[in-house]
Amino acid sequence: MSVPLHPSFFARGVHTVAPDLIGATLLFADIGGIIVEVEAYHHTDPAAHSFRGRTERNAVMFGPPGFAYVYRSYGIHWCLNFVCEHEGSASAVLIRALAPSQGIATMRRRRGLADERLLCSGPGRLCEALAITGAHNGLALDRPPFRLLARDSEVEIANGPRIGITKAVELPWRYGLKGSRFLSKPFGKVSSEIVSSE
DNA sequence: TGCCCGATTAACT
DNA sequence: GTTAATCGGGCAA
Repeated sequence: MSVPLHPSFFARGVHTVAPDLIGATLLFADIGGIIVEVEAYHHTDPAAHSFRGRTERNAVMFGPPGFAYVYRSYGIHWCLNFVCEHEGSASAVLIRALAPSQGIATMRRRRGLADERLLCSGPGRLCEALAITGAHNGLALDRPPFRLLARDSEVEIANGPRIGITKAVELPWRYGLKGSRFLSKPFGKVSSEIVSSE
């Protein structure tokens, strides 16, 4: 148990990495939980920040895999991504929800919330709970304060359309732990399903 | 320089 | 279901 994700985990296609992250554990300074929802973004995808080329904000996406890309959303929230594939591919996986497991009391305090279900159920919410900000943009995922542990059991994965985008809305590139109550939104009946093992 | 709008959330009606 | 909050990025001029 508790096998760290090797950096090469991220040196693969974003649509392989995204479902493989479901069930893995994400900790930031020893606080976090099990990843239950992610979305894949590739630079050939009009909804991706990297679609129109490299800028100051998205520069980390154009770098090597295994690093954190953190950006500000709606001028208010922070969102965490894991950079995938190889140099220049500019693809990343957005981390959208966790099932809290470590440091729940601290996360409740940061979020000002009692309901465990809402602590990390959304990209902005989980960054607030884990205290991840733009200051952490570009940090390596295999070194503290990040800690990523591989899942140790078989999981059922659902997928469907991504949330909150206006371009390429039909692409089913949101992946999640089937039936989890910590999803930011449930998966519709139309979504497909994959069984993935360790 | 100005303007539009977003990979969101919480508080409303 | 609807909408305000809030501000930097990206593009047009």
